[in-house]
Amino acid sequence: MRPSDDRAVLEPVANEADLGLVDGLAQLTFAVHGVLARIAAANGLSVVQARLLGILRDRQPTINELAGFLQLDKSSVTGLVDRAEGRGLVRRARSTVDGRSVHVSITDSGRCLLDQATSAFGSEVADLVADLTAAQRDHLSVTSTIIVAADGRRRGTDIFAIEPSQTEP
Amino acid sequence: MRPSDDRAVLEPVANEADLGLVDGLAQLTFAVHGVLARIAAANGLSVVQARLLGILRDRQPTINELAGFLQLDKSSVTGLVDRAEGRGLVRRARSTVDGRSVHVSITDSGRCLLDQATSAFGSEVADLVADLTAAQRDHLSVTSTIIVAADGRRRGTDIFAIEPSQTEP
DNA sequence: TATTGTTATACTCTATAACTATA
DNA sequence: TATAGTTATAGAGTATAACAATA
Repeated sequence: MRPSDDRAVLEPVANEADLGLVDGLAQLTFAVHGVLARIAAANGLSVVQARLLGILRDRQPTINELAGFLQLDKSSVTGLVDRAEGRGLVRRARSTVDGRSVHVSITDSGRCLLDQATSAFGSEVADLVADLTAAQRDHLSVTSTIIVAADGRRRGTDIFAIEPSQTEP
Repeated sequence: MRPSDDRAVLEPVANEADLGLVDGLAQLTFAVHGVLARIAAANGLSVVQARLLGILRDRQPTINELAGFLQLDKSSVTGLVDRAEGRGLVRRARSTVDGRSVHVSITDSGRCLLDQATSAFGSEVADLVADLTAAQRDHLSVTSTIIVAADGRRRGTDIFAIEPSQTEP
């Protein structure tokens, strides 16, 4: 086994004792992302499409707001929404207060797909954390929340500061 | 605030108390993935290219083995390695024991880029977990390791069962 | 003038299927 | 025959730059 300071970010290592925070978070991210990708694919979606539907679950944001949520260029969001709309998963509606803006909302068909994917993801996560104790799971839930909140605050796209009703005037 | 059982996977919510394990892990994954994407982009890489370099840090796996690590089709890995090789970040070498196989290794240039990205990621993670207590960070490190190990075991691509020397005969 | 969204373009990433070369 | 890797093809995802419509 290599000493712990010989560990490398972004790569699997041969030390089961502890990956360390940096490698652990990177590997954890790849693992969960892989789960998301498999479930999305099983429902004919990409991870980003699934994430789009999740955001639209109880919001009707504009293209610009979606770009903020997803951290993508607005032109990328246009294409994303184009493809989802072409499959009947979302729809566009011109804003009544600003003729330049478009509000995107989820269709019944899209919501059905989202519910299926959501349910499957819940099951997979349960498997993923099966080796953790209940206390460890609670800890993970709390720390994840803290990190996500801090990250949103730092990026200026604080998800906790945005009520669904704010994006649907 | 909505009750906790009204939370939705894959989407931001307006409840700072606790996202729950499922949403928390999903959001955490998006946050860390976003950090990885930004750092990779700052170094002219995609997340997958950065991950490829990370895997090659102390291994010379075959295309097939890379496909297993990255959970991609081998044809996708061919293209991935093509582009990285075209940029001088990795190189191919025919296996001496099996004329069909190719071993991929990182170049000095690729390692330099990897080191920069690795360092930047470490800093960003430090910022990301700045709001956690030292104990919470330790907990997160341990639980991440457990989850990653279990996931690898379950997928049959247990990273802890693979010593670097095994992929370089 | 500034902002919102789209279009045009180009590249990366990915999978499927068919292929070549080796075992 | 089976396996390792590549190629051809097609589509999704992404960003930059230029554009139209609206504010």
